[in-house]
Amino acid sequence: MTSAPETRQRRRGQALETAIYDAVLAELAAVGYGRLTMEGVAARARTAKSSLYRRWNSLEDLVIAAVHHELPDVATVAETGDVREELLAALTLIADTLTGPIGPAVTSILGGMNQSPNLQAAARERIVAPRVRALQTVFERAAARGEIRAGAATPFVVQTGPAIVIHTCLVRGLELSTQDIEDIVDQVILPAVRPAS
Amino acid sequence: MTSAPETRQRRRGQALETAIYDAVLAELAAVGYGRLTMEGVAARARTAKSSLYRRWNSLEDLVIAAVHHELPDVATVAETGDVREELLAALTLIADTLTGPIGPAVTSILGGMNQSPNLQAAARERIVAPRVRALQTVFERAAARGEIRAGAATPFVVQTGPAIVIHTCLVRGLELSTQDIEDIVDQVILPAVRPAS
Amino acid sequence: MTSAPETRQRRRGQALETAIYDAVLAELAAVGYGRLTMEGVAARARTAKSSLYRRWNSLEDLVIAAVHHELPDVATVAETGDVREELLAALTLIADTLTGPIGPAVTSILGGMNQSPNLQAAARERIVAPRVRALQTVFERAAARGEIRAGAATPFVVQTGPAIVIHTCLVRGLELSTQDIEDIVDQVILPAVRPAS
Amino acid sequence: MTSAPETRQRRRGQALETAIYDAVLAELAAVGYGRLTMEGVAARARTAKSSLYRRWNSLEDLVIAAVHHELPDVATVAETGDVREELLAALTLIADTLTGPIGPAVTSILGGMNQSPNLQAAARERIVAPRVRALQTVFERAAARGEIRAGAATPFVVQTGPAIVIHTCLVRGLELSTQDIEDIVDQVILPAVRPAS
DNA sequence: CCTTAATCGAGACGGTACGTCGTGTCTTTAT
DNA sequence: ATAAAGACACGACGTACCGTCTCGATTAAGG
Repeated sequence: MTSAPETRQRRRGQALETAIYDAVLAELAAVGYGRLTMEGVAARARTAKSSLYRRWNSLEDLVIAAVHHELPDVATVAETGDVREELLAALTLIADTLTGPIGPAVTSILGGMNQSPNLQAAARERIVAPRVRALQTVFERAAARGEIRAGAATPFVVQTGPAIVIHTCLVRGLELSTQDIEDIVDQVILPAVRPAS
Repeated sequence: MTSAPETRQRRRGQALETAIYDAVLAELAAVGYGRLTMEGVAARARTAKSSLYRRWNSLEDLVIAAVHHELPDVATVAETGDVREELLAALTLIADTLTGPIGPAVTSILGGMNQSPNLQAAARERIVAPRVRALQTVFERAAARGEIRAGAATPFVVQTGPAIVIHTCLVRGLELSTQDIEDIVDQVILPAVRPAS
Repeated sequence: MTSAPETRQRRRGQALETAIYDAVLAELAAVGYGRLTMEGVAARARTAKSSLYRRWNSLEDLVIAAVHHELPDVATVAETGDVREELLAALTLIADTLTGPIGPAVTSILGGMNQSPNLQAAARERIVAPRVRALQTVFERAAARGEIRAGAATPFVVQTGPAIVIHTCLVRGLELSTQDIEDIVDQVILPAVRPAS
Repeated sequence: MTSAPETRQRRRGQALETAIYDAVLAELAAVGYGRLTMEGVAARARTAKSSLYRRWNSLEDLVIAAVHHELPDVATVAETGDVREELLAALTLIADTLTGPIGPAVTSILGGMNQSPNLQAAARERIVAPRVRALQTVFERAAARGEIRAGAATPFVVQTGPAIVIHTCLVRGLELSTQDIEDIVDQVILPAVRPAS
């Protein structure tokens, strides 16, 4: 007699971890960050809560890890010699992170940042910083090429792009089109760094 | 000596509501938004949970109402004839909202906005919009006076100030000094609207 | 255009009381004693809770009053000269009280008797006692006629009929047919009082 | 002196269950069935409500289980060869259940039986039936010995004893003395089954 | 190859908070 | 004066998750 193959292979280590990350993103898509629970993730991953707590101290840690696992490892912008082109590329990189498949997860994390210093630090370092660094690089290369005023790329100027993109998505709740990104670059960023004529 | 006032007057309507708002802010200061609970608010306000749920559908609604109750009713900027001065005033208005006594509550709300459309709509309308309108007015008056280029105050330009302020507080976790606000105005906003010389 | 006559005549005194009694019985039939609430009665009677509490101290009091209001005022058994006939009549009187339209209310009260001395006393005096007295009278008249042994109608013998009827309905959860009542009389009660042959 | 045992051993399974049963009876004795609550039981047992609901669906179920746990496992009457003696023993068994230490709990259950079919079925099967069976056995053995008329022990005759005992305790609110039980046997039950002389 | 140690899955446990319902009291408005 | 309406403070309900824990069952690795 052939009984049903009830005994699914028991996963461990890396395989289990990946399955959990998938479960986190699926659960995020299904119920949203607001209703995300350890219990739900464990159930969807068909694992035990203890296997989650053994690896991560909190739901936040788990979500950060899952998002980081899914994000493109490196976020760089190729040098084209045209500052406007490169700025568009860098901002698109940031916008895509917020509107792509794991966008909801990312915005959830950004929104939750003020609630816990740990989350804030982790998210800043592992999600925000790499992308801002790409932008920073764009400015530095443009300054080196003499395309923008030396010293124009102050911290606030560098943060302006990310700030507007995030603000538009998070606070205003709008989608960002290609045209929007061009507007941001043309109306706000470039005027701030354009060399005196 | 008078006997102990065992029979505290039962509060109703406006008086009760104010007491609840106070309790919300006290609780926020005590445990933070992350650990804020209806139960805790009710206990601190010495009222019943049902009296909370009768008025507000959720903790979020309650917090919004409490914050709105505490915020200055109108947020306007006096016309001085100098666009830079007025911009500084408008941005300071926004920054003060985030760093003042109920700053943590406000940032909590902003952070939670992406989690619920209701919260987003309410917060946008009751907290963000009035302050952005003040800024909008500054631009319009400056345009009328010819201080800035006509048509320069596009939506993205108007949102730039708020975006940077919020981004700095929320995502970067920094305080904003007076100097910082001046930098934002001088380095980012004014260049975007300054009339061609 | 005249608006709908929203303002139903406001009831007072006797009229209101009767309406409340009706509501109690309707509610009992609808949700059972276990889920009977002051709130529900008030809503069904379209009156205010205070109008209930002004008249009765508790739900139990209200139910007792409602049941008593609905029960036949006097419960007597006509003398026929035949003790068996009269016993059948007296037991049928009791059984009908438990199985008639307000049967559920009565059994609820009997079941709840042990929970409050007040309820017990009230129910005993206003519901049980009159019916047992009718039975008692039957025995006394039969003894006077010599149909049963003098002194045979001890307290336990008198209570036997009511006890079995109530026990059958309440504990065993069975309906009582005419045949059942005959069996009780023939198999248990009459043997206990029959004169020695 | 050993340090305070802050970390009370976490109880599980059987040990926890027994502690809960104790808490139920203690709570019953303290506040009565009418004011018995899951919350109170959990607090007294120093456990969580979820541990109660995991095992029992309702307060009623819990009380039944607690009572059943406390009751003598088997309720049998030894054969003595004398039907009167055995009847007294069987009825005493029933009376003791109602007047013993957990008497209030038992009467509460009997009183609540009509309120829920589940409770009724459970109580009938787990509390009433075993004791009535003991009585049934007494009749059967007496019939086999020829002490009583064959066929005299009809269902109603068997139920007469329990009915009177329960009725006396529950409805009339009286205690039952040894003499009372003798009276019930001598005045009601024996006359119904005594062989024609 | 077989033991041994790790770790997985399952779920019980003591908690906290949830959002709802009913209580009995009290106040207000309108007959 | 009292009916109707409903707010209020309170307590309990039954549920959902939390983070901890115990307990076999499974699996990889070492002797």
